[in-house]
Amino acid sequence: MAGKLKREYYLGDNVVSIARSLLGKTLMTNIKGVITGGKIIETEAYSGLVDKASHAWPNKKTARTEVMFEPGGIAYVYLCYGIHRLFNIVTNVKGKPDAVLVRAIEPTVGIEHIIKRRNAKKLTEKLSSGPAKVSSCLGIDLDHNTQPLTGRKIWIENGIENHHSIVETTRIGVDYAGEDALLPWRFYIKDNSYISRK
DNA sequence: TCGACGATGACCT
DNA sequence: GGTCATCGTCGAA
Repeated sequence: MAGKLKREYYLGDNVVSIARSLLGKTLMTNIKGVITGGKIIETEAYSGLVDKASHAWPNKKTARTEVMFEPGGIAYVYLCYGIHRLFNIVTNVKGKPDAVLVRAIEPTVGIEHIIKRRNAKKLTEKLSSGPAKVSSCLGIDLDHNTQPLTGRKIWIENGIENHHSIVETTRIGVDYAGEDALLPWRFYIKDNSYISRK
């Protein structure tokens, strides 16, 4: 049932399998008392040690990537194209900069607030089918960067164990990574309509 | 300091 | 299909 994922879950050393196992779980936020959440539909894994697509490659610590070197179980949120906030889950132990990008959710909790945040009239697939849209739906902002996922502002709950087929494919928007762009490190729930792209 | 650029999305044709 | 908004980050100077 709906238990909050514990710190140990995020400390695992295989970011690819964590990205896969996050599908179907529920990402939740509490923004000044407004609780919203959605089922995780699509994720991508990024591994700072071996993966050119990662901001932390090759094991590169800067002011921005520092958060990924912390022990898993905290949020990495960064500004993309000067406009969009992209939410990642830091994984692995201290000093191993891995993270999982959440690319799409299916809204399940506080849907009326999600619709309002997106300036929409009703719930459609388009509202949360992309990484920047996920942050917008759930009210995730840059001040969530470094926030623990074991706290009260943002967290992840075990989904009800429903069976779903998983599609594994290449990541989006990482052409700059050369052959690492070909790694099958993007995962999504098959036949779910909230997928960001086919 | 300064300049190039990005793990995107909204809107247009 | 194409354009472009908009600003923090990072490496060069």
